Formats: sequence, structure tokens, C-alpha cells
Amino acid sequence: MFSQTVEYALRAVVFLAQRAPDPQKTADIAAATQVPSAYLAKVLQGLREKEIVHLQRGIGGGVSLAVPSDELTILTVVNAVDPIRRITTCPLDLKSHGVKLCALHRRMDNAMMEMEQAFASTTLSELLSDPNPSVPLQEVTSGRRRRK
Amino acid sequence: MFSQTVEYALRAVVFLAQRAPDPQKTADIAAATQVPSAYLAKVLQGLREKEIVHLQRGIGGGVSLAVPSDELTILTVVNAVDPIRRITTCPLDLKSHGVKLCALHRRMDNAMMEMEQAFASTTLSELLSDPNPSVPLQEVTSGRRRRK
DNA sequence: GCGAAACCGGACATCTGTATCCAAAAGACA
DNA sequence: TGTCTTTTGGATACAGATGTCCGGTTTCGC
Repeated sequence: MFSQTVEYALRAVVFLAQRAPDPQKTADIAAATQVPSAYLAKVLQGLREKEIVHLQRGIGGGVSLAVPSDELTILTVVNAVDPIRRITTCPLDLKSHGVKLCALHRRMDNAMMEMEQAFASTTLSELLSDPNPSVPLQEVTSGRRRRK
Repeated sequence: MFSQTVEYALRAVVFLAQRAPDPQKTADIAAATQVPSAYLAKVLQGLREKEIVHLQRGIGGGVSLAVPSDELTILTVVNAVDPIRRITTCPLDLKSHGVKLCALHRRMDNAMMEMEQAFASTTLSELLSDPNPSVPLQEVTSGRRRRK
């Protein structure tokens, strides 16, 4: 349903949002998110082209969000690496269908529309502030512990 | 989002539902649904293994639905060829997350759950009786045709 | 039983997503 | 300027999805 690349990209931006605004090295992101580092580099390049992250070479460099986490939605990230392609015209190119989808394709597109809306309405910062014992990318520790 | 194979399988069963209970030749299904016939044969074999269609060899044979169209849901067909894989445990195998998904994965799974529900609640016969001027797989015949 | 109709099944080809590796480019800093 | 650090981008590899091909098998009308 979702490609690995989407999953990887989301993990990366969540990690970056957690550590914002400090830039993170690709290798560190890869370790924390359990993504192959060489491949993560490719995924991050895709995010850079869409101006979602900023990549800085050299000492002290790394990857950081190019957009505030409260303005960055899940949908933006998903569409950057593996766009949700809505069904806008008949896949069979039936002329008389045109933009008026048949019952089958309308329902398929509706499902995707709802997914789009769900993803468009959730920002990265909302994810991080979710009152959930399971914090993205982090093991729960019995005691109280917090590091920046 | 949806694989080609899913799209092909859905077109095929819709066509079969329209012509039920008459068996249809694979080549005819392929022509009507605009699916490569050799590949459609593979897809149909998958549907046969899941006992969604019945394949009959020999003269007068062909493909027919093995399930009444009012008992066959879109979800059944989708899951037969390309199962919707719900997120049931933490993709990162974080021990403390276990079955309790973090905010990110919970939202992704929620989206898939809603898609499952939407597809599970629609049967093939409901698709065919949908009051929609665009009939699946068929050009609208009333009125003049336009040249391409 | 014969032969045509129609599916069966496996080998093969192609394309795309996923993943790895390394030399080169670019930035920071002494 | 020189060097260390970190990203960049191209080459390569592999797997799975998609698509093709063809001889074989089953079934039925005659």
C-alpha cells in the first residue's frame, strides 16, 4: 500500500522534527530510523529537491527541516517521494466517461481522497505532541528521561 | 497506490458480474477491459485459487464468478491479488511499542483501515446498480459519438 | 474417437523500486 | 591554503511486479 520509500521518508522527517532545529548527519538518521544509510541519502535528496529538507555539506553540516514542523504535513512528505495519484479520468479512456468516473473508479478515488485528507490534516508537530505512550522512533523508558 | 494487478482484477470481476452467469472467454474479457490477455490469464488464476472465479476449459467454457455478485466485495477481490497489509506491529520492531503503535504508524494504519472498511462495504452488485451515467467498462451509447 | 476450443503452467523478458558502493564536490576551520 | 568532514551523483546490483510466449492439457460438440 505504501512504498518503503514513503515509510523511510516519514521516519526521517519525524526524526528531524524531534531534533529540530539541529542538523543531523545522514548516518545518524539512518541509525535512529533503521534505514539503510546509502539509500536514505537518496531519499533525502528527493526531499531536498522538493524543498522539504535542507542539506548542508561539510563540518557541522547535515540534514534539517526546511519547513517548520507545524507547517509540514504528512501528505507533503508522501507526495514528495511517492505521490498519491488520484483517479481524475477514466483509466480505460472511455470517451463518454471522461471526468465522470464510473461507480468502480469513483469509489477507488474516494478512498484515496479520504487518505489524502487524513494526511493533509496532520502536521509533523501534531504527530510529536500526540498523547501516546509510544513515541515515534524511541523506546519507552520506565523512568522519566528526556534529552535534546 | 493500487497496483495494476488490482485494477485489472477489479475490471475483470465487474465485467463478469455484468454478464453473469454466462462464462466469458479470457480473450473477450481482455478486450473489454483493455488488459493484456496473457497477463489477465495470470490474474484470473490468482482469483481462481481464492475461489472467486470459476474457470472452465473446453468448448463453451470460460470464466465465471464463483460467488454471487451481491456477496462479493471489492475488498475480497483486492485482498485476493494484492492484500492490504495493515500495520499491526511497530515496523521498527521497537520492543516497547509492540502492538501500541506510535502516532505516525497509527495514523497510517487508520488510513488503511478506513480503506478496508470502504471496500468491504461495497459489493459487486452494488457497483452495478449505482445510479451513475457512466457504466463500468461501457461507453454511453445514447446520443452521437464523437471522433477521436 | 476426433479435433477444435479454451484454459494451464512454466520459462522468459522488461521495467521499476530498492539498495550498495565509491570517487568527487563542497563547506568549515585552523 | 590545506585538510577533514559530509553530501553528491553516477554506476551497479538485485528483487519483485508486470508482461509475453508457447507447448501441453482438459473439455466438449460432433
